[in-house]
Amino acid sequence: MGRSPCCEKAHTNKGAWTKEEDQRLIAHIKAHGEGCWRSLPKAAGLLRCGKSCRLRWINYLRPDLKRGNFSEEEDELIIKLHAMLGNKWSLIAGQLPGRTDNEIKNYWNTHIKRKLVSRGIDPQTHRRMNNTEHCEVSSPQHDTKSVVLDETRKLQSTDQSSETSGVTIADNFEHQLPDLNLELTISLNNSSYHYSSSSKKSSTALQGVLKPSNSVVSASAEEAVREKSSCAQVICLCYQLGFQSAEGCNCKSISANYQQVFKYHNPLFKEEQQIN
DNA sequence: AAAAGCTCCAACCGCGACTTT
DNA sequence: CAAAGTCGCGGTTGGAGCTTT
Repeated sequence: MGRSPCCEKAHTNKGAWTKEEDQRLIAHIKAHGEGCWRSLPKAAGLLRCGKSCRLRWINYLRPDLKRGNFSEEEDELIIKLHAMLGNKWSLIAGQLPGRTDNEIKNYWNTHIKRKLVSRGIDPQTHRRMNNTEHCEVSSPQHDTKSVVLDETRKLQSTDQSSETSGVTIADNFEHQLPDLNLELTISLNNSSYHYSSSSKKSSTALQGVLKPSNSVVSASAEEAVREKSSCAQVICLCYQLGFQSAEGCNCKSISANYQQVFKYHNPLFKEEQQIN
């Protein structure tokens, strides 16, 4: 199908952002919010492409960003999440409030890789490097996929009966990483979905795990549930975690009646929160 | 002092996924 | 249903700043 360029490249600035550009971008987003990135540069009077503006805002200008060094706890959490998810930086970032995927990716490549190597652990496989036969944590990509596949199948089979109470994907993860809370509970009966994994772009992000690009999973859990719940219920499995804004979740636009059913619980936050 | 090498991170690029027409 | 438009992700790069020789 061919794609047009995201912007008029001939008349856009590239490279480092100036203070003035930053100010313009901040002022515009404060006034109008994070609307359409494509039209934003023109509206804000910036000679940048929308993509560049988005990146600058998300990775550098957003007010909720946590600057500074990573703590030991953050290090360990990143390592655990990477063992489970592989290079799914946006998902990992969802578990670390105030950190961006780009920042974590850079930190992984510059610090954590080295740290793991010094511990004798292969950063890609999370296995001990000098004993490849002994598998402590098997291949992240493979495991994530197979766990999710299992859960999808479980969901598809168990939700045949409408009184199915729930499926907790986190259960399987807990066998590998018992101290990491990635609880993901789907409860059909009371229309209550409860996710603990967190990501700003949660809908897409979740699908990224549930439906990897080369995966054998033919239908995501979301689709499976949706199919089985055709009884006039609008069910959205997208989840909203880590951020209060609604942009990542279509469920809010579906029906106010269902807004109350989406709850999230971020392991880095103390209490369970309700999406409104 | 300066050249060479290294580290780190902001920014870019290409592509897939999703949405709109 | 297909094409076009948009967004977001992950890999990669460029260059500023730091260290070593």
